[in-house]
Amino acid sequence: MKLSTRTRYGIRAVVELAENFGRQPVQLKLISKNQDISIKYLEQIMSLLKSAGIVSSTRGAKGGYFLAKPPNQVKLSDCFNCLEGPVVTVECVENENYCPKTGSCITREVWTEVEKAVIAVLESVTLQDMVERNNHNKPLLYQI
Amino acid sequence: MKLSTRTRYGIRAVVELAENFGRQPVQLKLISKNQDISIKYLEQIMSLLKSAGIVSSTRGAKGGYFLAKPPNQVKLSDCFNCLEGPVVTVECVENENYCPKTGSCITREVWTEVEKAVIAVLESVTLQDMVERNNHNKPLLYQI
DNA sequence: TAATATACTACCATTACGGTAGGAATACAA
DNA sequence: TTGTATTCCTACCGTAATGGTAGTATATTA
Repeated sequence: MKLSTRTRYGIRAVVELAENFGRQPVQLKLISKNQDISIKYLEQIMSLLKSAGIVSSTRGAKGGYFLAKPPNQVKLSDCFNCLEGPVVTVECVENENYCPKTGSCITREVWTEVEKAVIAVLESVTLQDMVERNNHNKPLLYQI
Repeated sequence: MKLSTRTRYGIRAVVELAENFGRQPVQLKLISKNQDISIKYLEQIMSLLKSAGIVSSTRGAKGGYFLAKPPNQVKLSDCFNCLEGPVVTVECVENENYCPKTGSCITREVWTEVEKAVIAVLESVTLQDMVERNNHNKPLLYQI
């Protein structure tokens, strides 16, 4: 159950964009330096986030990346889904027809609860929460 | 964030052992048939569970596997840790020295919360809960 | 001793991960 | 209009993990 580096790197990058929201686009060169991630790998990651409509970019000189929406409108779950894929512990949770026993399967119910728990955390945090937490050491606004 | 088949198969097998707790050992041939899992793969999985002290076995004719402890003393988290490994979203959650920024890292805090949420669910369910739920359609005893 | 099971070891095909590399397209500045 | 900075797109690649299969050794019981 480890997160991929893609997800971790991507979220660190997006948080950096959130910190710079409203200003000039941030160049990958800078994020790469600050977060110690290869530019080429970052390119791929940002490309995913762009396709998902989470970030936008401008090319050319003085170009770069920026959040497509205000940080308080971007949930962590959005980024997670884009980078890690859906929070799916087992196939049958989403796809009821995956297994004939679905209706009466206890293990399926447990995995469903696990999924819900994860999603609840990810949905409760926005990029703005993360930035504020970073700056002011404020507690996060969710409870398990 | 998908569960491995190893974990899913293993837990299904262990639940079947829980259903037969106190009786004769259950042979892999039977579990294999009931759960539709290859015997050879089951062997490997059961070997892991045995090393972890969750199941025991006797060889030879009339041999088989059985739970090493009563079903109400085996938490789902025990099985999960054995099969899937520790619930670790990111390295730095367990290992504080993994990254110099650990102390002030917000993303780390979020992953920590996700981990806690998953562990809370897994720790709240025992094999006996699962068996009872199976038999009597009783609701599980935890809340998120 | 014969039959039945687990135990152990080796092997293998496929996929995902974590990148690297090269060049094309675009936008801005001079 | 020309150069330069930057994203964008595509291809490739080594390594490790996943999800098995197969064969044989060893222990137990009848």
